[in-house]
Amino acid sequence: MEQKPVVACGEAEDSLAGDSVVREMAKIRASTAQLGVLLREAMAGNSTVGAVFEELEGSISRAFSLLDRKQQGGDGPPSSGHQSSEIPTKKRKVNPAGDRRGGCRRRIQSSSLRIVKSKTLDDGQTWRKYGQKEIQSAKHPRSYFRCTHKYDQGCMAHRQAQLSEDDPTAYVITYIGEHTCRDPTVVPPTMISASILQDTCLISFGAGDHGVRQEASVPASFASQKQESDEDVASNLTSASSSSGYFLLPATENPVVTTPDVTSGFHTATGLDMDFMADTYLEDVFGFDDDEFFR
DNA sequence: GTGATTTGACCGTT
DNA sequence: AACGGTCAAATCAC
Repeated sequence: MEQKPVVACGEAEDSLAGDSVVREMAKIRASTAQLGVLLREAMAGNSTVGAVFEELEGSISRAFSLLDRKQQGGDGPPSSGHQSSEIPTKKRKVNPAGDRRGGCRRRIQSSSLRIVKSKTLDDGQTWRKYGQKEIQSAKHPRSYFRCTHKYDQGCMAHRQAQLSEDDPTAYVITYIGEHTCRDPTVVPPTMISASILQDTCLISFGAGDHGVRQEASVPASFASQKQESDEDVASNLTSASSSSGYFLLPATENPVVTTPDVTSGFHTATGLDMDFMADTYLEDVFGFDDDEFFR
């Protein structure tokens, strides 16, 4: 991607106060996550510790979401502007005046972002493909997906899938936004989080600039969870990574997850070739340099 | 018949 | 003007 993504659908103007709150919360989130990792290591086998921290991290994530919405100056979902008027019918005629197709890309950066490298596009969640595009700087076209429940449940989760440049047998999948849809087959995230701590897969939190390297347990069943759960777990992983990191997930479907944590502003060092994206998004979303931020 | 996918066009941003 | 993201008519699959 050569172009820098833009920030928000309309206004990037954010109050200084709000910015400060975001930064402080990022610190809180980072410290909490680090503490969580350490505690989990120290108290391996104690699922209560993990469950409590999942709750804590979940609350922090929700607080970020609320703050994010507030900073966008809206009460509703980030993209409610040009999507809410849409009628969930298939055939729509070209709207001569109000149509803003393709116009607003900012919603994407205003929500959470995860990059996953996977051998398959099947992640257990139901996606609907709505476009495919040849990307200038990429060998392979990029496919665009939205959650099937976008209209019936207002789920704003999106993803982009593209064959990896260095490994054409694998997809680089970018998950954008959180699933807000409810799928009855999905195990409640808290149930997962409590149980996953018992399991054995390795997450490696890259050192980044902080010289911190940590490991934590992640469930072997992680990749088989429905996407909604995946989102949740991953966001927790995101929290846990705090400083930066990449995740070595079970070698089933999602071998590598990279998480440019746009909400906390942590740069993600990664095994993928997507570092630049993390930097880009950080700059665009928060307008500050993460190196300076963590000095 | 219904829902998903394909694909060219459109639109906002850079 | 180039680019990436989205729309929506046409088409496909079940």
